[in-house]
Amino acid sequence: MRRKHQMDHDEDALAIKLQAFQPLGEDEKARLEDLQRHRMQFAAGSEVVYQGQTNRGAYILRKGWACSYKRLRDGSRQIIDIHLPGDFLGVRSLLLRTSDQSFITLTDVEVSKVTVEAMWDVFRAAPKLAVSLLWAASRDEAMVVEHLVSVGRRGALERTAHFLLELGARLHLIGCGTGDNYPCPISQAVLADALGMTTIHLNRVLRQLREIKLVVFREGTVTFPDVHRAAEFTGFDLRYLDHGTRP
Amino acid sequence: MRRKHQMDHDEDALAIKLQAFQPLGEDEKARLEDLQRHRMQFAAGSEVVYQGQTNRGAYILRKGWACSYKRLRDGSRQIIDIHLPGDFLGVRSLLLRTSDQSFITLTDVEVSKVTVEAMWDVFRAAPKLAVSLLWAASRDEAMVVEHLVSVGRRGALERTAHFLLELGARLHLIGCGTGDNYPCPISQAVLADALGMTTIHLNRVLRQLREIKLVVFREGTVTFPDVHRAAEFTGFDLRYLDHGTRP
DNA sequence: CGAAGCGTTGAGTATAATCAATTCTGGTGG
DNA sequence: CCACCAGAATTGATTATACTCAACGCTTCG
Repeated sequence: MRRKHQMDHDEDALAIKLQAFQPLGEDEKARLEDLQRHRMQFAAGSEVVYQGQTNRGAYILRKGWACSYKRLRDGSRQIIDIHLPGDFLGVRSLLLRTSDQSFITLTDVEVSKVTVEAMWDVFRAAPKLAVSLLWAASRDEAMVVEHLVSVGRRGALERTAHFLLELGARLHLIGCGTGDNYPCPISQAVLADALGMTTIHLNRVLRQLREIKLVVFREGTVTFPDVHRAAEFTGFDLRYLDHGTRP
Repeated sequence: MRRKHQMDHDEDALAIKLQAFQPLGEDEKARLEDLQRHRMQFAAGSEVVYQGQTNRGAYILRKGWACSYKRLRDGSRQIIDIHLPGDFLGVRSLLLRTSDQSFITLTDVEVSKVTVEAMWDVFRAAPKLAVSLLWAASRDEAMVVEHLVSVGRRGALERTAHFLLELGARLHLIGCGTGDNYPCPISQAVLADALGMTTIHLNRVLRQLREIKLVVFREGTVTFPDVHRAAEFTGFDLRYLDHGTRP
């Protein structure tokens, strides 16, 4: 028997993630592999989908980091979510007429392009896999909701630490980083846009978090000197991430 | 030929909403009616689903208003969305193990309880209707995203007016209120929790909006003296609501 | 070397929260 | 009819939080 979090299909983060919901049979794994047949590469800083684009089509992020955001008239932007390997990009634009948000890569990435038709095929021929994909979509939505709660009701310190804890938990699920340390290749400007604050303010918040030894964000690495204290401090619950296999 | 926004199945808001996406045949309408067979009533202020509940099962809101929210440790809460007739409540809890949010009614309401099984039946037997439901779910998600953008990056005045414009547009779609005037049976406390501010601050913001004649929120009614100016002021786009029938 | 991007710091300002009251409103019961 | 109450809306004064503007240090890269 293979150990958990070890690779089944050569580091397929999506397969690992989906199996946190329910195990997949060989047939489903093959189908999942097939769904990701059409590979593409993008350099860091590429626009993958832009707000208002009418092309239908989604991507599965296989390697690297990306983010989704919306721009406002005054030029500012709000980052909706940071996307990690195994995440879908732009599923919603499969059904809405235009994409309601933009996607940009944060590192060099590898993605698979997925068409609407391929998705319907999965729904018809592999309903169990389809349910897993819907589960993943529900989980993503729950993350956006938690993000909204953070921005609306948590103070800057709490909010920042909470966000970094969530990232850590998500990475852990797909087998990257330990619980209390992970590589985080994003600039303070990106993090600030995700958290709804100024870069300058975020910088001060990060310094404070470092001073009180809750979180250290430095040189592309996030470290929690004491994860439990950090979780306690921010009220991090993680039930909304719905980890662990269903009974 | 029936006029748009007129009732087909005795004021079924969901049917009206779904037809903004694609027309439904008699068969699908009957199925939709059947899905809503199990009616229930709740008084204003009832908890319909609570955060952490493990019961699976969703509701379709038929009449009245409700809202979804999450509570934080310090007792404050963030309202995720206001729900209007034709909205689903708690679909996500069909797939996640526990509900990640709570639902409370804002007025007396009528709902229909929907089981997972009934949903799967629709997917199997009426895929076209299922697509419409997925569209509605995508649209709801797009609204949460826009909400996040508002709370993260818009100032209080802009944010408040934008939110009220969105509510107006949503109500208009299901045939309630004109574009520039609608009944809005919620307290300032609720609105403040939705917008991520204090009741006191919201009160001042509402006064300002009234003074500059952008929005009047008073005695349970919202009025826009000049909708276009309000839309211009807030940068209200409404493309994310994806109204209008698909080509 | 200069330019660009990122991170950092300081000083002053704006925005929103907190604390403390007061008014207005629609019920309720005498 | 009125006195009373609870909830909602409103106002003022003060404090905290986050933003703006301005500048500087440190790399990296051409």
